Amino acid sequence: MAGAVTVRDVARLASVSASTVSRALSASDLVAPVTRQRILDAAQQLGYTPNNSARGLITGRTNNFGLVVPDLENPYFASVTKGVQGRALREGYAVFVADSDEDIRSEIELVRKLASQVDGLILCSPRMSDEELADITEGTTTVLINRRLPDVESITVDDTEIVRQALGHLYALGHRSVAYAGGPATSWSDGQRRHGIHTALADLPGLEVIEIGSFTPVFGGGQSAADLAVATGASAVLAYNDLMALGILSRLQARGIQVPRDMSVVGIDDVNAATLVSPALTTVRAPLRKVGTAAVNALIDGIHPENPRLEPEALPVQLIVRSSTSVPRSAVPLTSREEAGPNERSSNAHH
Amino acid sequence: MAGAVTVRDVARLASVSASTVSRALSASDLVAPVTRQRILDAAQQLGYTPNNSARGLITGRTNNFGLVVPDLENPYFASVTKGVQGRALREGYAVFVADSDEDIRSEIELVRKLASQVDGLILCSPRMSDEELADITEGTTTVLINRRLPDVESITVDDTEIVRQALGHLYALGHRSVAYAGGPATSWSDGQRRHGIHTALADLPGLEVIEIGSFTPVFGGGQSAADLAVATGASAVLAYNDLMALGILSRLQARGIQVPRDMSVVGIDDVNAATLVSPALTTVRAPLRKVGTAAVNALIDGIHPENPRLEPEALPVQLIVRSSTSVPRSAVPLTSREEAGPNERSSNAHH
DNA sequence: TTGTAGGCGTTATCAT
DNA sequence: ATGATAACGCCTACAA
Repeated sequence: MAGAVTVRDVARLASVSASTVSRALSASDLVAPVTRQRILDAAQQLGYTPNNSARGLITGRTNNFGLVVPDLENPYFASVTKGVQGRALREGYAVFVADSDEDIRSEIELVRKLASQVDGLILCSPRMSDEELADITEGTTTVLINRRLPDVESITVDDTEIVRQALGHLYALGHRSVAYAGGPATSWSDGQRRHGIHTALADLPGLEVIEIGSFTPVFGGGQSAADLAVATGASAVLAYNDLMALGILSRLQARGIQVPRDMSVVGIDDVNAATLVSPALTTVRAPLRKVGTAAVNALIDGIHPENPRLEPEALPVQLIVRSSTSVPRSAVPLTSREEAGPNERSSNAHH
Repeated sequence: MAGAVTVRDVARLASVSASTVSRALSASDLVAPVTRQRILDAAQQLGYTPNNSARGLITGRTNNFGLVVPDLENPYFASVTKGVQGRALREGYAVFVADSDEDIRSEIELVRKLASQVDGLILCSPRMSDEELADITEGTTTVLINRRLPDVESITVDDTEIVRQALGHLYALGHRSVAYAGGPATSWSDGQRRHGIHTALADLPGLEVIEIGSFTPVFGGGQSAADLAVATGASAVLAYNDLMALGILSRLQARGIQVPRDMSVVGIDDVNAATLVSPALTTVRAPLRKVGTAAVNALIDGIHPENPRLEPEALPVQLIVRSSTSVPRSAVPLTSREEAGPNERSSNAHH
């Protein structure tokens, strides 16, 4: 224990009472400047560190936050964690990080374990049911990421917009049949995106989106999805996230199906790895770290409700076009004006 | 606060005293089985959760560990964190995770902040100096990862063996001039690897290794290193880690230098992304998660020193050959016997 | 086997 | 502006 030294030791050295020491270290303006300085010097000299347990016992606050994520090795969650981490620290909070391994039971267990020793909890992409979630957040200041629930603060990205931009891009290129490789059935975001697909379809006449199932949101899940996507005859695939998209790219390559010539692929998130592959992955960028910092902000607002609670607002996203998407071979017929142009590719299409 | 319910509430409901409740929940064999069950039922019914602050105040233990890493977005540290996380949880410890952003000052600050509220600290690849490290670990149970310091527990991978295997592989392929793109100057592992290079050279006659500098251990650092590596005229590059190796691959590709035909590339760690690129990255695999679990084990042994402290031992590594390495174009001359063989490639060498 | 009493280090209340 | 005192919830002697 570094802190065998207590307020009483500091008090003795500074020739004041323990209460004055306590005040000097927190409500600094309630103590005379000279006294205060004397106390600070004494504390410094003795290497005094407040005992968090004792402080927490009486104040009821811990100055700690908890964060639960499905998988730290998923770069999406790593970035969110980094965002949470940085912001919380700057505000004087330390952060417990817990990894549920995409497992609902351990997710619940982790929340229970952490809830009792934090001032606030951030649940990132929780997989548990609404009932379990409502039950478990009862009595704990909580912020959800990628999930909405009545009466609970939440930070989300604009899933509808994600889908709209991704499908709009493919549509503009001429794709009319797109496979959607979904994420975990228990993912709220996935539900939002499937919903967004139907919204988007209204603006994209002639477009067909084929949902090919729910997959583990990692590389291996994408590999599984690839063959199904091919089987649908679609000219493009939209994946639930970049990791799956990378898995799809890999599997297509293994099968000798060229991207983007034979099949276009679009991911979601824009994790770092998206630019490592070739062709580089077209994706819809989500503000990963910002999601984390926003969650901490919301948590702090929830603990010190100075301002009226804001309506939850989805963070903006942005399409990043790279080389994994192109005009499909089975492109929609060009208009006669375009066919008349000098473009060689167009002429080649006649052969 | 979920825990407005205290031992006294449970005691009242179970018609016993507070101390008996306390005993029933910890030293379970000091209380009559029937009483114990009654207490457990009461606790369950009231939803009792022990107050960690109160418990910590009297026991002096927190049941929390702290982990400090340089960068959570680096998949290497993400994996280590996952390992620490999982093992600690299984042992009943929650884990504070802190990200220093590769910055020494914030690293020191984080350690100070966490030290007072944990039973043990794991410092992963700390960048601070030996003096700072010795100073800061004073009085706190600490385990180092990828760093050795007298009198402090540590978990390391076998850096000498990493280098030996990597260089041995390239040597066997026929490379005689290899560039080494180093990591941060403050990285202990990097020092070990540079040292390992000289050890390895003794067994590899005719091999030349050119150290081209220290780089940020991420993708961008690799991109910078690539041009220098090319300028040396070496036929292969060994990078400090996979992220840098991926950056090198990317930059070489951008310059039209083909891998592995014109240049072989070897990474270290075997992070997931190593298989995403093409050509896939040859690398030396380190047992990432295991490093984390081993650190937790060491920490627990340090707290409950039942067994004599073991000598620190480096964890084993393994070369993973993929397609980013091959025989160099400037291969060493074949022996006459080999030249006489029917191998077409050999004959081509005559042109 | 169980109850009683005291104190862990800090902050809040009340008094001065 | 400062000091005395009590209390936070729990654990651990010690007593019964």
